[in-house]
Amino acid sequence: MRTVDAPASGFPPVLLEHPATIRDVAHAAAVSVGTASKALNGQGKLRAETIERVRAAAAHLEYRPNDLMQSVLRKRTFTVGLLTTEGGRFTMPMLQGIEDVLATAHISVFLCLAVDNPDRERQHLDSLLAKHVDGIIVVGNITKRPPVDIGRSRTPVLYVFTYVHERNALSLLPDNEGGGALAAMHLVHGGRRRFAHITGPADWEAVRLRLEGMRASLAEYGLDLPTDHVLAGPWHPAWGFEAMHQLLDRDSAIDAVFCGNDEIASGAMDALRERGRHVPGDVAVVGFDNWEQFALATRPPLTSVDMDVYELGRRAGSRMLALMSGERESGIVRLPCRLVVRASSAPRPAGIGN
Amino acid sequence: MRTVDAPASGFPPVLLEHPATIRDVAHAAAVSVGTASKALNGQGKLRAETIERVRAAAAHLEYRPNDLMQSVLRKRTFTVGLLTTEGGRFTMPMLQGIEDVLATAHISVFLCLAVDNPDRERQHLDSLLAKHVDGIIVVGNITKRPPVDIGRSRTPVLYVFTYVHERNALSLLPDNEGGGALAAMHLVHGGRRRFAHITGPADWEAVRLRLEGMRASLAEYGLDLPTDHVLAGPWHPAWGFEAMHQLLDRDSAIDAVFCGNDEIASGAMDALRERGRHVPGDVAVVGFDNWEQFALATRPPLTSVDMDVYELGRRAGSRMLALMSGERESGIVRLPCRLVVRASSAPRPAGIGN
DNA sequence: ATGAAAGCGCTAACAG
DNA sequence: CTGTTAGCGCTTTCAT
Repeated sequence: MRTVDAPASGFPPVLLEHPATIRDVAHAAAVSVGTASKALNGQGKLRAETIERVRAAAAHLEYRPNDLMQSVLRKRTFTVGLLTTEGGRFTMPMLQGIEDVLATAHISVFLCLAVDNPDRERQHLDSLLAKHVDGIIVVGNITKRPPVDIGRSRTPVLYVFTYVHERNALSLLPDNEGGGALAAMHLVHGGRRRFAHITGPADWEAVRLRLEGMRASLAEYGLDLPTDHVLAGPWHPAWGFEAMHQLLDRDSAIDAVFCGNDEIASGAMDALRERGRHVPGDVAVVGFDNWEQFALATRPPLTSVDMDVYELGRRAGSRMLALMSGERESGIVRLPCRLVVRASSAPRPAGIGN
Repeated sequence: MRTVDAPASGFPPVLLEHPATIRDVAHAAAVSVGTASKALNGQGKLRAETIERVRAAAAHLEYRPNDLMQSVLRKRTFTVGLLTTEGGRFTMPMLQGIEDVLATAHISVFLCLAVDNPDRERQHLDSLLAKHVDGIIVVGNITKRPPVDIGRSRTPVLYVFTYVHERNALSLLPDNEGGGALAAMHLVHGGRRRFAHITGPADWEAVRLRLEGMRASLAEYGLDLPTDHVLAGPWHPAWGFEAMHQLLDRDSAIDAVFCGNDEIASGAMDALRERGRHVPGDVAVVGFDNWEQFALATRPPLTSVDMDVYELGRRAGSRMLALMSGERESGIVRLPCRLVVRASSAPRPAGIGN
């Protein structure tokens, strides 16, 4: 038993200028290209000895079948385009989830970045179609203008973190409303009664949904979220800081703050400290995004809602595989968030408070 | 003058099941495929009327030349593989820089993520070679094992954020040593004299280089960095916090701290506050990475060394284009860091201090 | 069991 | 000016 690519394989030590083709292999093995093809793909009936010879030749020449040709023949490229208008913190874990699933299925991914650049988006789209990708995943942000349309191409499209108004389009999104509800429920269970919400720009859909979820959840417990306890502003610690001060001016008895993201929560906690309010003794704080670098850097560590972006990416990958194999789903799918509980929202000690 | 794809174009409203091929176009325009090809590519001499007719047919059928075939013919795919073992915060801006340059040159990018997964790395590499990419960019981290080798393929490879020990390999890296020097120089110019350095794991090359740069720079001013003023630990705020306390215990007169990254700096500043040391009045702090969310969240905002990762990405893209067009550079290229000055390192008031 | 030949979509060389 | 032909690398009948 010898290694196929050992010097003893009997082939001349030819190093081709260009990558070996199946013809080179066939020639080296002294068979026809048709036979070589069969030997390499295990098709048809060949003598074991022949197969071995071809395989050896291929190994010796470092032959790699040209995917491009195989794609042309099979009318499938086993590639998908990943078109994103986002370059933020969620993009990377998202990509990892998608890529993970697709790579496992031996699907390659074209990375198409088009942050704030519609022309580039159009260009990428054209390129993807010209490359005959088997599918396109559009990762976006709802507040921005809808992604350019794909025309009447048959290529399946999956929208993630965004959606288009069009029947038979399939979108994958985090369940922001559920996330808001999760936070509220947790705070209520922790014995909190006077709520406030500091969040991001009012025109973000996520902002609206998280608030709605919070409200709905509180309502179920017969609790109210006064309008003047909801403050919208930029996604920034400074805003959380300022807003928290405003809230305490309005109502010093607030005992629970749900923040639209972790940066805001971080700023809010700074303000609480400045005002001598203890977290979580006096006020419980819950953030959103579970951005670990932030959530773990606050003192105490921040309880936060996690959209599980990596998992969202994995689901996106799976759905894409389904679409590629002909399945035709549509609609908006929302994936649940989960709550990561840390010290900032520890239950108020029993018997204290109103 | 009419729009080519208007109903008046005179072509039957046939919607093909499969993407139109050049044959469909030729047929619709009643010419041979050869003629159609010429008309579409502006080759040879054709009657203007013929060209127009073919163009119209192509537009009507939404014809898109199949890049795969063009690639086969031209022996160039106009694609590059982007193989990365990193999924951290630097990856995204890096990708954006690379993609930006390559997309402008109409080169498509295969995204290959292989974080902590050598098997996946191998798989991706095989796939890239099978897809006949025109080049491969390997983005990595020096502390980890070297990327798997590319074999004796002719495909040019560019290493970014990592390098291999092999002549005629080309690597692009940030100038960590220069960055350390930059920080030290700035602190000296701000009137500081007693230095400390809190940094990351000692086995990181970046850690070693930043320290060396700092030392060398201080030496130029006749200043010393005592060994017990250098503390290595994890890249984490908690470490910065702990280390800063240790340092103050050893030497309460320290007036400048250079931190290996911004997270450590953030923790260090917390400790300084706890110890009643004012920043920058008593102690100046400089971080590394210029991670805005962190650097702007500290109070006062943090001065930090910026590796300009996006620009590094752009350079990588350009170098790759050069490699693809046959240029054969090699060696290790270091790109300069720049200092982003904020309040945490404001010069010590004149006349105060030793 | 193997080889010859056709065809995938496209370009380029060569005839007319 | 336009059509025909060959060929890129590979798979797949169809002969032999």
